[in-house]
Amino acid sequence: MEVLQHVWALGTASVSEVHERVLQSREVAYTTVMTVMKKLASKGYLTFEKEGNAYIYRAAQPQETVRQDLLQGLMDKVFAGSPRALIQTLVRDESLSPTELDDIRQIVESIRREDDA
Amino acid sequence: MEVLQHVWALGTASVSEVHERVLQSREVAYTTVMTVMKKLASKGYLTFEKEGNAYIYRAAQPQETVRQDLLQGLMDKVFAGSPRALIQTLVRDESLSPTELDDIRQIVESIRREDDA
DNA sequence: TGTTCATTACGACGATCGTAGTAGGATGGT
DNA sequence: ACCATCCTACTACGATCGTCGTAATGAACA
Repeated sequence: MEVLQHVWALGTASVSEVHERVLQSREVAYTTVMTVMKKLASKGYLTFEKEGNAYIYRAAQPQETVRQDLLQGLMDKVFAGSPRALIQTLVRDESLSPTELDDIRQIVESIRREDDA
Repeated sequence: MEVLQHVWALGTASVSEVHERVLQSREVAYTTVMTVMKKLASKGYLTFEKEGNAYIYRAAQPQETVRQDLLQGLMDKVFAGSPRALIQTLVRDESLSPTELDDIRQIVESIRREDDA
């Protein structure tokens, strides 16, 4: 996921570009990033093509799709498939700031409006 | 998680009770369940004590705590720690039924009311 | 007493994860 | 022509996961 996030942010990415970005937050070897990217590609999360002697990677799936899949997976396994249960846990979490709570309200409000329309 | 869910539901559980429940949805060997429960115990998710020749297991952590931890983990890794982004993906998911959307609205509404109070 | 049934103890195996090293090819400057 | 640098290819290693088998122990019943 860490690597995927960077690729999404970059649009098109070489190993070194991703490596550089990862280094901002933690120490990791260049070859580690390379291995991860290769594995992601073999699983269909990234595609790549040769440019010069290096490879250029691109996300194979839109961020939103992957996010939905992973969220769905967690919801199924941990919240018995119930979005309601998930939300309840989310909003009950004390680490949420008032601002974040407000954000959530606004998003839900906006659906209501869309539905009304 | 599958095993944990059953233990939470049962309150107190033997391996065979959990095994029985798992069998409702899929085929799995008795020893597999046993191994999983032992591993869960060694990680602090379950506790156990001997009763007769068998063991009785109990959840070591409340369901809500574990759910919060896992949700937090997904939020951090997949949604850049943003509850807002998570909710947006959740509500944008077309597989949500109108009923589920309504549920979500109601939960959020209820926080609003608590806040007002 | 002996057999059967439930349960545990222990080990195992292939897959995947996160991490990385080493070797070797290509590139570019001097 | 040569060396440093960048990049890939390949391999590896310990940990964990999900799965299970076999052997041993214990209880209970005929």
